[in-house]
Amino acid sequence: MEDSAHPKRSVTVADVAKTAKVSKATAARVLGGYGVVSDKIKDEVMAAAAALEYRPNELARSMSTGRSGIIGVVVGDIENAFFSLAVRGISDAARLAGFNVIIANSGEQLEAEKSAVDLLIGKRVDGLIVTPARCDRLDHLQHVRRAGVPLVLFDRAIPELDVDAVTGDDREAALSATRHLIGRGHRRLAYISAMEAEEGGLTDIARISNSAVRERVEGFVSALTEAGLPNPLHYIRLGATDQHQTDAVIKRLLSEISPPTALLASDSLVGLRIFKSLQSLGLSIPEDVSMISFLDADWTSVTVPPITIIDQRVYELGKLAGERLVARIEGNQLAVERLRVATSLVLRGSVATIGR
Amino acid sequence: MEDSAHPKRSVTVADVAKTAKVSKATAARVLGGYGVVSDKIKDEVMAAAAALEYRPNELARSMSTGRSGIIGVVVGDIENAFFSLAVRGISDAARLAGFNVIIANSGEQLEAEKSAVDLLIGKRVDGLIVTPARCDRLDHLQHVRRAGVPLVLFDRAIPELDVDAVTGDDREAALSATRHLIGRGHRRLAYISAMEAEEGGLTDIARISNSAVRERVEGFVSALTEAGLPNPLHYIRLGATDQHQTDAVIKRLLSEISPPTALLASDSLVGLRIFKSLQSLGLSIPEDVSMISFLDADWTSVTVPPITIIDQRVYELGKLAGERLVARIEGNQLAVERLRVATSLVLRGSVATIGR
DNA sequence: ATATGTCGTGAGACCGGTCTCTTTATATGA
DNA sequence: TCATATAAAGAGACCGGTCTCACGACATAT
Repeated sequence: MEDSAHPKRSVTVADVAKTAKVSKATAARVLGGYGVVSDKIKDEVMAAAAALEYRPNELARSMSTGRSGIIGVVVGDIENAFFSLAVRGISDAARLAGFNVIIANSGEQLEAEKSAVDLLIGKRVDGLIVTPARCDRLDHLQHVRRAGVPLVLFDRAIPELDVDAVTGDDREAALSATRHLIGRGHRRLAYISAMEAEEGGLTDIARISNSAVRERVEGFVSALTEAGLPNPLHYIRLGATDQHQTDAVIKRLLSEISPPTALLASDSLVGLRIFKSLQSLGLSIPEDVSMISFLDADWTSVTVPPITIIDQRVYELGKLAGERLVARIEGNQLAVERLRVATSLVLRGSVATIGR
Repeated sequence: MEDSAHPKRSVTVADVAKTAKVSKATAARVLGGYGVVSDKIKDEVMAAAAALEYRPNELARSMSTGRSGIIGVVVGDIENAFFSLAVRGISDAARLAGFNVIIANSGEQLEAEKSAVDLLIGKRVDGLIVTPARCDRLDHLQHVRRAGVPLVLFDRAIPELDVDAVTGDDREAALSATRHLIGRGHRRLAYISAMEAEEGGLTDIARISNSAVRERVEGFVSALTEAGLPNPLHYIRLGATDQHQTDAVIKRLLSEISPPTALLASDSLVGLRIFKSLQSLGLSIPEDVSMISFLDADWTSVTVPPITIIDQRVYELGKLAGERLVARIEGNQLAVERLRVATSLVLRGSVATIGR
């Protein structure tokens, strides 16, 4: 009957102390596991705590210690396999070090990211891992630093910000994937991303505000340039934000006078959309078009043909970010670094060799 | 230079009050947005706060208000698409109501679940959404109720626990999927789950500790029974926990004297493993074996053939759970309910019609 | 002119822990 | 035997907010 879940004042150290007939300080020592207490008293306090079903109020604990035991993570979208895998890696690293993880979604929107960061700072997280939506806006992140909260950037770097970053080796990854395509005889290659498009096509690579995408594009362009192929920017397309947009992008691309023979997808979501687009256009891979996607997503290994992908080792990426942040929180004096996790090209069946 | 991120006492209301030359109480009123303050003073305080870059300490706020603005979620594994989609739904509902979400992984282990729950209670979350690993162990969940923290079960129900649950209509889903298979002429059907196997095969359905799986199995068995098929439990296999185990399960299953002609996968991870198993055995779907999987996972729509699936509307499921919990937190007097979200069978190409 | 009410502000208790400092009891050494 | 060191327990400040209550000033009612 007395089960009704109303206000319900919770059991505090003071309550335990009273039942155990000791001072609040002593009970706190036992329950908090610090200081010195005789075994006899310790037992009595523990018994009282068990009887009352005492649970420490971590909030109060954090208040006085100044440490919350929480790591804040701001990601683009947990629904995206890239992030959910990364979060798993981060959580594992965090848990191992005794931290918990609180996750916030930015939806890749700067404003949402800002408020998420503010909120987490307000919750007094011990450290923050952020996937910055844009690498050219850093005031809110600078504020994190000024607040004295350790910060690690994830997946994207901001050189102007003097802070650790854990990313894949995106430039190298795109470079080697593109070289692979060129090596197979492809001469007209397209790069497709879900980034929001600026009107009038891509004119300046340096203006891409997401460093991961920028570096991938740089790698892509480098490979084309070193192979002496003309107009490297011509087939770079942004705006593949959903299936409909992607269908449009692909259709436009393939109806050019000399259409690309191979597509490089900036992430697995874009890759999946491209795959579906091609499928719905009745085109077969790799006979009609070759493709390579970033991320070893579930779907890439069960299609016909299975998709050649760039394995980003996302779990390791997340774990590394988590470990790095923990080290910072624990005050290890480390030089600010950009940690790059090597990627690898996994050859499967989605790239054709073009005859000579 | 003064950027070094050391202890760094943060700016408090008292600091702002001093700069604005008002009392702490007044500054708090302005910054906390409560009580009455004249516009003049309000402006002065805001100016001081801006100058000092004041950020409220949510911890302290939670301490005195008793509300943390956080919803705790304990899931089996965020890496699993089912959960990451659900978490997205929960977060969206939570954010809409001004709550944040803190996620903990249980890895479907009871002990990990217990400590996650304890920890979140300790952090004084305003409410809890839990995917119970086992439906026959409820002491820790009962403790949640006794602590006065609103609780909503997700994906699985525990009738003995007087608490809301949001689940799919698993029985009905399995029933209709199985009926579909039977209608297509299948007579020997297997059900495959990743649940840990008890030795000696499945003897008693009621002993399945995960209610979602149990209800699915019940639906499966009901369909077989109503069709007058013998030995409904014969082809139910547990233990498809990883690719290797699944390969073994499938191989054993298909080397029976009269092997099943159709497989029902308990979730999309199992489904994917089954698909890969069949692929590696050189069997084709649906000619050699038919299959249906739970969850509209990415991979199911791009295989050849695409997989017939049971759409669980996971996002809605999560959203509903989030909304329900918020309603409870806000004190709405609601009858304890089990909310079932209807599923639907999405026919694609993985089920063959068996000749008569 | 006095009583009553409202508004804006200040003082300080409180939330539930941690932690420093002080006091008391017991052991050790000269 | 008395001084001193040491262990164990208690008292109370503190963290940074919220919030109740008291107080003074001014407006309105009587």
